[in-house]
Amino acid sequence: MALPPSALAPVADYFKVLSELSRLQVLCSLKSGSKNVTEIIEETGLGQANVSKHLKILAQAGIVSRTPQGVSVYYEIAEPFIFDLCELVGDRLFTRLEAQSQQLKQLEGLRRAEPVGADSKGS
Amino acid sequence: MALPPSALAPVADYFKVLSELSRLQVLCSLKSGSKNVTEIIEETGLGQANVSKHLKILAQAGIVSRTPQGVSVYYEIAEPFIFDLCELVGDRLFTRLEAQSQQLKQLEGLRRAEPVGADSKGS
DNA sequence: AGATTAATCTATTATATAGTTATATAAAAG
DNA sequence: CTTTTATATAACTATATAATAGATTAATCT
Repeated sequence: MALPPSALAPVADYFKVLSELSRLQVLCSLKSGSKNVTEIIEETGLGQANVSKHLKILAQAGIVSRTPQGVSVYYEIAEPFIFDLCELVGDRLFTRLEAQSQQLKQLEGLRRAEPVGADSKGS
Repeated sequence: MALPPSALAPVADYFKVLSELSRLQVLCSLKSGSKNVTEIIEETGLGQANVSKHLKILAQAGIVSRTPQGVSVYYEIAEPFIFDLCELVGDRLFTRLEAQSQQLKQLEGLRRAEPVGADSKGS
């Protein structure tokens, strides 16, 4: 057996925090700097209670930090490294999309050249 | 406004694939090389139908590749980069755990110095 | 003190999906 | 063709959680 589930569970939980579109939106809105809840609501267009809940989850995961300031509460990215994570995934998705469109083009080219397919050479 | 949700959604979906403990177990069991479904079932202890379903999800995400071979079907990691992702998260979690235990030690030290905590908040 | 505004908490509902059982498909063997 | 073995799929249950609305708490000002 590779790794015990107990070692994997925290990793799965961390990915789960990042697996919600709304939370990624909140994180992106914080990328430019510290913001209070109202500002986050305006920028994301999400409901107020909803944003609050997501912020709680993000704070519990240690991804954002919470700073009450007078009547409002400011949140800030505590772990910029999550943007590296997102970028890695984004790059990978983009690469895959590109590869797929390449394949499509090749298929079109083949169809035009040889109406009835013979053996093809890749790359 | 930061990134449009449409650009973020695929990233969230990708994280979602990695946010299940069972799927991480399957991926870990494939880390040492190509395996068929029976071997994966044995190594993870998960149910057959369950494993099959998770493998389908992983294959659709392009994370594993599928190779039928006679009666059985072999699966293989198609994107080793996911292990980099997991490692990044793992390191980060470990670092945080360490920091927390440091804080605990400091708190203990403080308690020893000041047996009865001074009441900082009135009300 | 009361009024105003901001943020959080507490149900509530709706949806997604993990896990399970039973069945279906597919490939080799008899 | 029938049986055996290996995967896949379908139907179902149970659980988790996202989104929402309403009540609640907290901080500032007059």
